[in-house]
Amino acid sequence: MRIVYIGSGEIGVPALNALLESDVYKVVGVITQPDRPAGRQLKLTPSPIKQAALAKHQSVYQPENINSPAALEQIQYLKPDLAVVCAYGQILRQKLLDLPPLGCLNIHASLLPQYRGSSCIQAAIRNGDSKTGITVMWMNAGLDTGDILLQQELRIANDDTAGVVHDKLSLLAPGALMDALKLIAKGKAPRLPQDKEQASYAGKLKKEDGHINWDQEQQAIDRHIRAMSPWPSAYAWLATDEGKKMLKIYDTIISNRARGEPGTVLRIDDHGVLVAAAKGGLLLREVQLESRKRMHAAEFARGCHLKVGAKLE
RNA sequence: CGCGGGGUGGAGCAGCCAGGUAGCUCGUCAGGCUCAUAACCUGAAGGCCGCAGGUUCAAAUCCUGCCCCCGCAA
Repeated sequence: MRIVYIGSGEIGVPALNALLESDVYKVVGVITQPDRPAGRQLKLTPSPIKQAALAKHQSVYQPENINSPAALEQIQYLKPDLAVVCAYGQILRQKLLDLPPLGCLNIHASLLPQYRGSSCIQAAIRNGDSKTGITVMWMNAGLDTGDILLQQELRIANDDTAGVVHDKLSLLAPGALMDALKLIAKGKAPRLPQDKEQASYAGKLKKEDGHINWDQEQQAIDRHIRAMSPWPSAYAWLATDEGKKMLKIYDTIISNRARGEPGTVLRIDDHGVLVAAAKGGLLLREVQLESRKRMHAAEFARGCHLKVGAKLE
């Protein structure tokens, strides 16, 4: 079976590697987003998928617009039987979807129809779900609306961050994909329509989405912090002599006994910095002030002479 | 040339603008207090102030170059 892999995000790397190492399936092409300026000097940076492909001497195509006639022609030339899409970053139009005879599969990091869209992992954690998973679906022109081929579940632990779940799902994906491909080869692949009533959407996250609203219960803030880690990362504003600075918060422990004005520092000791929430509070463990290193909250408090009563907002 | 912050005893920071005995909060070690302690008191050790040049009688501090770290932005 000739397969063209279309993706950019790191989450698809293990799945791509599995395809590249397979004897049964032949990867005839890898399509990924063009190198983008990133990093401190805005250097052009290849996507994780491009790096993985090149490491295995697989050639890569990076069309600016995958639906352009030129790109379509390029893909047609590869004569794929099937396309596998995962975290690519562009919408595939019908013309392209119709190109491979067997169709286009999408690997999505949620149990559809819950959390269509790009921040599906974060949404599951923010909502306190006890499980999420990988969905392999038949693509259609909508955004993650295609018929479901198969799903594999993953338990979410109480202290899992989005980063941790991302990595686990990424490792779950190759197995799910291989199972799906086997079913297709046997002609036994199901097409289960998604229940529209149950559908929800988790849009692209922005930096501001990381801002912490202290006016929530401690559990909600904790989930928010874990959902935003490692990106865009949860943060609060802290007043300093040089103005307001961004304080990123990476790790906390829930405190049920804490009581005080939401956002107020209640206690500082070796364990960390205790901050009040609308109900209960959170013991900050690992934080990072802008321009500073990530460090233990107690060390941070020492260095900037943080006082009890200080406000985070 | 995308914008900006930073590298000071083991940790986190101040000092730099207006050059001239190395400071703060902790940690470590020793002693004291105590039934006892992670608490309190006293004392001690520990730093070529990122690296290399330059200016100067004198550089953590001013100038130049380099290395490393971080935030924004993507």
